[in-house]
Amino acid sequence: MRTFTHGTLSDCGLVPMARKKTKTPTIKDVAAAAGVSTSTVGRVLGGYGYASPETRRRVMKAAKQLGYRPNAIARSLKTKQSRIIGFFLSSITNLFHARIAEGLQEVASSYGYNVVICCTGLNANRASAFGQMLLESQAAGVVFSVPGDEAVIRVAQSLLDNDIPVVTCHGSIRIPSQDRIVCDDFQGGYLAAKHLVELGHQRIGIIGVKDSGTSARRIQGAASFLKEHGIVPSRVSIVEVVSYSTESGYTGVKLLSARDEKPSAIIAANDLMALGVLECLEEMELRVPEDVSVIGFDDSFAEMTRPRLTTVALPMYEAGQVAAQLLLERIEGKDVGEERFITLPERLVVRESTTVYR
Amino acid sequence: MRTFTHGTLSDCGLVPMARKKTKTPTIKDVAAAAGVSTSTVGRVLGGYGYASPETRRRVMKAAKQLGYRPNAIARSLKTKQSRIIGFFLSSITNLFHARIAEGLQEVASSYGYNVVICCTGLNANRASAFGQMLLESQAAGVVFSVPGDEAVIRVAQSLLDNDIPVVTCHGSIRIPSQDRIVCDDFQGGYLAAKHLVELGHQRIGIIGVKDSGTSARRIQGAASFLKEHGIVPSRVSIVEVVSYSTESGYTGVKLLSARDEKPSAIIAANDLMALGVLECLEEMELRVPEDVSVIGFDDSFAEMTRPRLTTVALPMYEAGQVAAQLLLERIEGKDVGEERFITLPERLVVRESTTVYR
DNA sequence: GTACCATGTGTGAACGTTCTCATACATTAA
DNA sequence: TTAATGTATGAGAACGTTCACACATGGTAC
Repeated sequence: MRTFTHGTLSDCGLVPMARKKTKTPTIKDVAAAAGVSTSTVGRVLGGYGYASPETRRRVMKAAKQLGYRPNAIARSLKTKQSRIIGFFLSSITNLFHARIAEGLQEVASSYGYNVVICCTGLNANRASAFGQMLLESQAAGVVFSVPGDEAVIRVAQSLLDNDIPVVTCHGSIRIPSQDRIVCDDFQGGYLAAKHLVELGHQRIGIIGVKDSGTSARRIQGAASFLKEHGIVPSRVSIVEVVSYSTESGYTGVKLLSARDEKPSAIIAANDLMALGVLECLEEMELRVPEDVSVIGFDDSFAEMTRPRLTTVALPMYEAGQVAAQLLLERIEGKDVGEERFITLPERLVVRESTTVYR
Repeated sequence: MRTFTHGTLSDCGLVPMARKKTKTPTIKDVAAAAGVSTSTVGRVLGGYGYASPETRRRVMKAAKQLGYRPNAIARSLKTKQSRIIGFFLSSITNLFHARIAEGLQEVASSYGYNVVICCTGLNANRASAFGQMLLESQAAGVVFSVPGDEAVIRVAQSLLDNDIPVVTCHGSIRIPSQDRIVCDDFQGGYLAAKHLVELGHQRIGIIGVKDSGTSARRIQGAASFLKEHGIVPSRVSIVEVVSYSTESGYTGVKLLSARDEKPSAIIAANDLMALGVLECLEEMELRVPEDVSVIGFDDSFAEMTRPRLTTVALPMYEAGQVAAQLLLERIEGKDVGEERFITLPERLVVRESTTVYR
């Protein structure tokens, strides 16, 4: 009687029925269906060791028929390595990091690896929590694209202690003896200066950022070109401001115009600052590019300004790809020798904010 | 003799030594160190079941001393669920998606889950490859923030078939009977119109995008406010363009100025179009905001335009957080009933491109 | 005294894979 | 003939966890 009642309830749909139609098939099910052992299935599907063509065919067929999907977790448990790559960044809404992430992800997933984003923000605790997580989930490798504060270095070290390879990509972080990818700031500065000189500019203003290695290298690159090409040093004004911000760009122009030589062209340390430069020049009733040419760095939103900014574009997408490549070589245990240091070329993008000197 | 020789070689460092200082400790090691069984350790560390204070103390101490870290992979194998959340998006360099990703990640990681980015681009194959991967790695749940093409729907369905909960967040995608999060486009349009009317504008131009649900709802919202507040319908011009682009914004203004009533304020369907509007107005020698007020949508780069754009900001970060919340409730098996449909409020951000009508 | 509960602990079977080792047969070389 | 080699397959142990179950012990209720 009771049994009957239950049956009725269930039939009425009042009692939830088991939803899973059929348990996910495992390698065992495939083996049974193909009439072979699990190790044979493993050999066929894993593509290693011997298997007769006939067996191979039977296994393939059985796997297909059952809709077999290998369980990555079980594999990871055995191989002691998941196919997860961690990506440390401060914020993914930062276009730079997003571009790196995209390049990284593209290459990683073409190799069957997943990218886990670890947005640390400004919180040091968060970095170590992510480190913990990556350690626990047996991450295959990690890419760092963050400022190199102490907490992060500690995280990287603990990953390395657990034989998880680590690569840094852009950002001020420096992890001893690990692969590192950067953009060629010096060359970028060089390109900017070259562009302006080729347009006939001789009085050049450069707005750098204090205590920034990147900014310093860009200035060096620009200065180097100017020196090589006989631009009178006294006509080159270099000022330094405190941050990579629109306000700093604005301030930079003010500082430059206090100098004796008024520049006919200005190199700002990044696009955000270039925006401030445009604003200040407009206030001073100087037209861009007719009166003053302006050039930025980054190519972050240079398409959005009016006039559109000529800028030096950073190969962030490529940087992400290369980071993935280097990391994967380490992960797959290729003998690639010592730490590698890759410098990627920057690229000048000419838009509307620069023109020939008249 | 032979033994001796080997010993010598090894001692000389000619034979590579085992690099890992000490094998990562497992629950067994902790059990041995604490003098209890593995299940007791499990109970203490897992925080379930009985354990005497004394035992608890001993286990904790042993775990700490050994630097024990649970193996997430092994746990996942047993529980049949990893702590991975997949996030489908077309491109992470899109600020919207990046904001969603950040919100999602923040909540997910506070619950101990990892977010894997799945950038599908425009490639349908890629979507199914990601689906495959998530299935294989026993993902806990998935968030979709992509156009809802057929391939993606198929992926979502296969995830659902495997009892992996799915949530959609923004984007045109619609998965039957699954939780969905959207922004309140209608209210956004309403807010934009309200702002302009409160500034005294009576002749209002609206540039919408053909075949866009979002645009249609924004227009409805604006129209609704205008109607409610007695704005003469004939003074409201609505034009439709083909895409959300700068060029379309430009075209939109041309279309509007062909109408009888020249608007004193323009609502563009997004910031990119608003940029085109600014450009066209400048060409027509109309000043913004003195002659014409302009308002955009998205708050994507509204800070970068000159004048800075007044815009309706979309709560993408919050959307990501809510997506995580809903998804986690499903993952953790909370009884939250049927599909849920969350509409998040938009917010007006007043900057420089709107002013009182004179 | 028996029955029952609450508390505390250990045993050992899974989870689904990989991969070493053992086994078997066929072929070839000496 | 024997031995070695190549091909083909299977048995089963491990990976590190969780958790059902069994087994204690001591207390309380009848």
